[in-house]
Amino acid sequence: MSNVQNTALINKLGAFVALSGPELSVLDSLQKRQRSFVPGRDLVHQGQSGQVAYILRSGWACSYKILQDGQRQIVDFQIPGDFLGLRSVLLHISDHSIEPVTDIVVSEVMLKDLLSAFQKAPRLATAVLWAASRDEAMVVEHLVNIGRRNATERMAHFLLELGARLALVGVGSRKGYTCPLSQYLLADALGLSAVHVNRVLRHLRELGLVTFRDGVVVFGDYEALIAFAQFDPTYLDQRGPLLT
Amino acid sequence: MSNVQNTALINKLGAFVALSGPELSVLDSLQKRQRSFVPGRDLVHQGQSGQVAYILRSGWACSYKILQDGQRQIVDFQIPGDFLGLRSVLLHISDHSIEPVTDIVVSEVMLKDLLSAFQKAPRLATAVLWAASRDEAMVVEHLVNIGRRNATERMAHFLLELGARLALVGVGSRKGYTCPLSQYLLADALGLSAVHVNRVLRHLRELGLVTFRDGVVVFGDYEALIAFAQFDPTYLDQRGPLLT
DNA sequence: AGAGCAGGCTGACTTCGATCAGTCATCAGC
DNA sequence: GCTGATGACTGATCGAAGTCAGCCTGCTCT
Repeated sequence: MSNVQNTALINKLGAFVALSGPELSVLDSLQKRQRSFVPGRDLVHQGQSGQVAYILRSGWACSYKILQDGQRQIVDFQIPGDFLGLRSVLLHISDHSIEPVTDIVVSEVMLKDLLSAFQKAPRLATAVLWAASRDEAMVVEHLVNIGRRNATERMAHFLLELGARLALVGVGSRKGYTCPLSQYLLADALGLSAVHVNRVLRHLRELGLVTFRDGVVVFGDYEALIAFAQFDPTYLDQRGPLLT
Repeated sequence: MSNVQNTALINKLGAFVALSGPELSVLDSLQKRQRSFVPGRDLVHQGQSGQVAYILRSGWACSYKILQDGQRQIVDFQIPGDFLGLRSVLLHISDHSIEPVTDIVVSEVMLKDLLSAFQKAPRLATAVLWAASRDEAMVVEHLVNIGRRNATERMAHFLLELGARLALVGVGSRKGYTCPLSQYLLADALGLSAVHVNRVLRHLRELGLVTFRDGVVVFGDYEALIAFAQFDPTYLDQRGPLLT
C-alpha cells in the first residue's frame, strides 16, 4: 500500500478529477525517492534550472524571491500536500527559491516522469492544471493583501488564510492552530519589518481578535476578525469533481 | 485559413510544445465566437461562476479584485495573445473581475470544449499548464514588486516588464511603446495613489530614465533603468520546445 | 458658447510603517 | 557559569506615500 502516504495529494487532485485506479497508480509511480531536509538550506535555488519538483509530506516550507539588494519577499508558505517547485520544472528555470521552515520530508517528482504521466493519464494534466490554478489564486490574494490592506488587516488576513488552509488538510480549526513561523518570516511574507510585525501582533491581541504567542495562533473573535480583515475564502474553495 | 488570426496563441503555446497539425486544428476549433467589448463593463465579474474563458485578440484588458471597502487592486494587464479568465473556468468560480482597458476583440473558449480538447490532444493540456505557470510567474513578480520595491522602483519595474511583454508579441522595443493606461490604472496596479503615481512619473522623467506622456512610454536610459529597478526578465523567458 | 467631466498636475499637511538602537529571555555549546 | 545566537519586545525618530484641496487642459454633449 505505497499510496497510503499519498493521501494529501490524492485528496487535492481528487477534488477536481475523480481519479481511476490506473490513474492513481500512475500518480503513485511518479513519486520516487523520499528525502528529508532541514531549515537553512534551499531545496530549490533561484536561477537554477529545475529538473525535479517535490511533494511536501510533512513540515512547512516557504518559497521566496531575493532582490539584488538582499531584500526578500516570501511568496507563500507550503504545508503538507502542496507541490514545491512545480513552476520551476515546467518553466525549466527557477525564478524563486524554496527553503524548509521546519524539518521536512518530501518525495521527488522528476520532470520527465511527470510529462510521461500526462501522456499515459491525460486527465492528470488537467488535475495538475487545476491545482496550479488554485495556487495562483492564492498568490493573487497575497498580492491584493499586500497592495491594498494596511499592516494590521494584512496580518489578520494572513492568519485567517493559513488557518483555513490548515483546516482543509485536517489540522487546526476556527479556534486556532500551531504555527512554526517566526516574526521575521511573517515580516518577509507580509512586506513589513520584523519590528512592525511585533507591534501589529500586539495590536491584534489588544483588540481581542487573535493571539499569536509561543508558536500558537488562537482566534479571539473569529467573526469579527473575518470582518476586520475583509476575508473572503472563495479563492480557497475545494470544488467537487468536475470530471468523472 | 481560420487560424491566421490565431498567431499570438499558437506562438505562445508553440514555444513550449511543438504542436502537430491535428493539435493545431483542435486548438483552432476551440475558439468559437468572436466578441467585442468596450471599457466600462466587466467581461468577467468577481463571484460569478465562469463557464467561458476568452483569448484576447486585440486591445488591452485588466484583471482586478475589489475589496468590500471599495479599494481595488489590479492584478495584471492583458495584451493580445493572453488568456482572460482561464482560472475562473478551471476553478469554476471567478475570484476576480476582468475589464477592458481599450476597445477589445476576444474569442470565446467554452469550458467543456477545453476539457474535451485536452482529451483529444493531451499535450495541449501540458501546453496550457505551461502558459498558466508563466502567468503565475508574472503575478509572483508583481507581488515582489509591490512588497519590496519603493514607489519609484516599482513604477520603473512595471514599465520595463510591460515593454518586454509587448516586445515579445512584436509591439514596442527598448526605445519605448505606446500605452493606453491612465495614471489611475497605474495606481490601482501598483498599490499607490494616483497623486503619487504622478509624482513618481515626474521623478523618473527628471532622472532621465523614462518618460511617460500622452500615452507613450519612452525609455531614456534603458540600461540604467534596468539597474535602478533591479529588473531581471528571467520570469518572462520564452523557452524553446520541450516536447517535440 | 457654455457646462460637465476625465485626466494630468501640484502644494500643504498627515500618517503609517521603516529604521535605529536598544532590553530581555531562552537555549546550545564549551 | 560564561559566551553567543536567536527571537520577542519596546521607545524615539524620520521619511515615504497617502489625503485633501485645488488648478488647468482638452474633450463631448446639449
